[in-house]
Amino acid sequence: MLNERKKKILQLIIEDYISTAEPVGSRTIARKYNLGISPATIRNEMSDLEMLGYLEQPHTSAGRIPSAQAYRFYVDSLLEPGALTDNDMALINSWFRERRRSIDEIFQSTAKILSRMTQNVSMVLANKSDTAVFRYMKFLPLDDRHAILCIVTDDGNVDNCVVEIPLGMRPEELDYMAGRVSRLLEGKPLSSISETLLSAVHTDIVEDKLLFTSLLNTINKMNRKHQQQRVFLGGTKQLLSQPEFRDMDRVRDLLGILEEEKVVRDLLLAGEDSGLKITIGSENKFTGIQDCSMVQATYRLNGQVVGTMAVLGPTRMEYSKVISVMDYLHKYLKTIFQQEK
Amino acid sequence: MLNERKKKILQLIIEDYISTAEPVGSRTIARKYNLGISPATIRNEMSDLEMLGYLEQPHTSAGRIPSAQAYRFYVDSLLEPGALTDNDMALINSWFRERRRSIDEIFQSTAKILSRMTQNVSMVLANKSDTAVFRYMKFLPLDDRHAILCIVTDDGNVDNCVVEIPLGMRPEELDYMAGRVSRLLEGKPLSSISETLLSAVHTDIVEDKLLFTSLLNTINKMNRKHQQQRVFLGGTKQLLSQPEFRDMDRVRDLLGILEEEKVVRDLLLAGEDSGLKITIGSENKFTGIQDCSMVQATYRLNGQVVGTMAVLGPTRMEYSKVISVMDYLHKYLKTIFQQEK
DNA sequence: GTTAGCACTCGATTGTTTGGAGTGCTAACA
DNA sequence: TGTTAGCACTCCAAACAATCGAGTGCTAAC
Repeated sequence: MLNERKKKILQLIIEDYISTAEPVGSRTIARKYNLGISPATIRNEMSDLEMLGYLEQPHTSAGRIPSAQAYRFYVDSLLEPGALTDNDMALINSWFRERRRSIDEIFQSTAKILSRMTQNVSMVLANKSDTAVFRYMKFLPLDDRHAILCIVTDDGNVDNCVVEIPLGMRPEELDYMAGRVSRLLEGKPLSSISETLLSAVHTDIVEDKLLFTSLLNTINKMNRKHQQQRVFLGGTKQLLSQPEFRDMDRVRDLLGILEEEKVVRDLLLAGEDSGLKITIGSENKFTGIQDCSMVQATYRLNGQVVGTMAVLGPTRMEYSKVISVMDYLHKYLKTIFQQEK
Repeated sequence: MLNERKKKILQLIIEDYISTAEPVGSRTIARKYNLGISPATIRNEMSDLEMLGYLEQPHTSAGRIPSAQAYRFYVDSLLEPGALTDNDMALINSWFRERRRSIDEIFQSTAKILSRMTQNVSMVLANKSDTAVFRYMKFLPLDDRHAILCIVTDDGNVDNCVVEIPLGMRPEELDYMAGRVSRLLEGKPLSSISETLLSAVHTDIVEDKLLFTSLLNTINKMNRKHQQQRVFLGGTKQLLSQPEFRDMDRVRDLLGILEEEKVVRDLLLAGEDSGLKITIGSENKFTGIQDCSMVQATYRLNGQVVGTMAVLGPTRMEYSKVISVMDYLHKYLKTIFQQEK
């Protein structure tokens, strides 16, 4: 175990490196922070810390930089949960107020704020729950040959689809049919309304092939919409301001990965179970981001996973700031979602 | 006016520079392309072309690069409309087939293909027409205190909103109210249903304040949706492969601009009138992209602007390729949209 | 255990040299 | 008169060398 002084020195080195991105030397530590010990002593301690795997030297005569192990230790043991400054909070509040119409926009804003505050790429996965239950369906007349098929779910959502009315069918017949189908499907979760169940509807009630296909389509559409998981990215250009991404090729690789929505989704889903998850360097199993760190927070509402947000950046990341921003956003989202429900 | 030989030399220089991104010298031209004249002669011609403003020298002992004026002349007079290779066409076809569900996905694919084929940033603006006309509204019951307000437009679109039913109001009353409002608003374009017109509805028919606000909201929502112009970006990371964007700061600036959807929209709208528009360097009035070129094509269906697509890149751009790709995509979209209608 | 002192290392910076690609000019040629 | 070979000249880029300084490790003294 590290003694207190070693811990202190390690912490200072990490924090100095996080803010300057330059290898830290013993003199720097001695000069900047008043520890009451000489550079030589610090050098000895640093040498020990290097032996123990916490520090690395880019080359013989450079300062030292924290290893992945050091960051791990830092976030586990040294990190002090710092509060956001009032300024930051005000900034977040104003950004959120900027536009807040639909759910999607809220998520998009979240991603934007997260990236702006942390100077890193942010990812937000919006997990729509799939608990919608079929309530009833109805036809809204359009013209002689067309009507709008509306399907209403429990949670007050409606989806619709224009259908062609079979020749010779009267509005009352349509209404009657809608009523019968509704009675049959009412209370069933959308996700459970499979083709097999519908086939009963088909043979019994909706004889017209085209009409039936429309019904099926609309249900499927709603289903998809309900369990859709949308990914929102923020501040990919922030990458360019990080010195570790001076190298264009690296940036391009990473942007390529981020451009694949599926990959990002998988990445986020992988860490969805725990509340706050910090992955440092090669702890992450996804190829291409193994020299990055990721801080991910999953938020729930009544036990259900509503979404997850993450910040992806160099291992040299302001973990403390990232965590407090996420924490604040988390609370913010919570109130918003509770209002919505 | 330039004589044939000057034109030929200018063309070769431009095309060589486009493909190599290196200043072109007289020797290169003489060696690569068999013009039957010596480097010295070419030098003389180049000197003339520089006098005339078509060429520039980065420094005394370098080759020459085309000026904006040269590119302008090139696209106006020298450009030969080259057809796409079979390979390219096959590639486009396969990418389009990849996924093609919704309109949005088609636009997104278009942006993606455009950027991949041209190695530049692409922008696609999907212009939804705003000709929807109010048809009728209806309430779908939900529970004792809530109903879904549906508004149906001519083109078969429905939008909805959950409303709270005023205490003590019976379903028949709701239906009656819906009928009266419908009769009042029927046939009016959504865009023309302003607050003033609605206020008549308010005082005359819908007495409940909350109900009225919901009605207003839904109409506004539909309105927005109808005249929504969505912007799709493609291949922003392509920027990084262009040598003129070696400089991180420049990339960041440009990405910053592209991230602002509003700016991109304005940019695209500005060039929407003409069929094919090529803007070179400072011809573009938008700050921040004045050292870039943009090729923009607007596509119409029955006279109506459906959308516009553009490629943004360095002035050293493969104009010929860009144009032929756009042309092909244009035809592709045309068939797709004609099917849809 | 701590620290001052010192030799040593090595990247970054700066200066210098060299090579080559390219030009412009001139004189000769068809 | 237009074309071309020849040549001196320019200037960037790459290669190389010298220097600087931040940092280390080690030793000896406190």
